[in-house]
Amino acid sequence: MDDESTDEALRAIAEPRRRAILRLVAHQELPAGRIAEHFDVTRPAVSQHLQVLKDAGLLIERREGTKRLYRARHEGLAPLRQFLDEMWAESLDFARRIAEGERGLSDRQSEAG
Amino acid sequence: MDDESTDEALRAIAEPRRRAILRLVAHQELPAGRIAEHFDVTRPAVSQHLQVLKDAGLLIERREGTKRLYRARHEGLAPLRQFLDEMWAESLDFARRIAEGERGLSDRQSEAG
DNA sequence: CACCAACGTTAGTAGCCGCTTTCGTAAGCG
DNA sequence: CGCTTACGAAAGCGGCTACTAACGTTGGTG
Repeated sequence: MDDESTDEALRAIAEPRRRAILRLVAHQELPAGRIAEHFDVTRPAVSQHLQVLKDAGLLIERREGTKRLYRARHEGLAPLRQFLDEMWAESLDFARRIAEGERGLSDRQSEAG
Repeated sequence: MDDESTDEALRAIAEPRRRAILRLVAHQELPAGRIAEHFDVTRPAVSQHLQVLKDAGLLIERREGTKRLYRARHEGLAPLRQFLDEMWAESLDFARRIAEGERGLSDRQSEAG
């Protein structure tokens, strides 16, 4: 449940600016320059954010001439919802295993490290 | 939808170690030292993580003698789920406003900054 | 070809963050 | 009172990260 893709997506949306970008292109395709106009940082900064979001699978890039259109990829957010859901379900089972065989932890202390 | 508490909780669970801690105390009350045993970092490091999680409203601390018991506060995760849900719903309305009156953006460019 | 527009990319920098070490504090025990 | 246990707090350090400035690249236009 805590695979690398979830971690990448989580770190991506942990940044306020990236969340704002994500909302901008949530249901509307926009070019990079247009996105950058909404913020008071330089365009390269926005480009880097777009790259991070793209690597996290939260964005889709489409090239049209010299322009590059960006659009949110909603499936990319699904793992995060799944993570939150499993936070309830699986952890219950994990807690039960601790309660039943807690002495087992002394044998392998660094299982979560 | 993007208030400070959501941002705080989001940054808290963006850290892998904090997620592991959160799962450990998801349904089981544990003392700080017991939590630290599961990781290969020092106890103060874990204490700092516990502080961050507590400030984010994701943890509850209960003192019992010299020990401090920690337990997950599930309501703290609710804003995150709400954030993800609104990522779909509200952004649709926002996109519609852009599509209908996009020229309005030139009047107030930095509305999202 | 030259020229410009729209981007991404690459140093380089300031600030944040997770960690360790050291010290301080509160509770229980004799 | 001293001693130990179980912690948090403060200071300092190394690595990451978001940013700017300069450069490179691709595509369109004449």
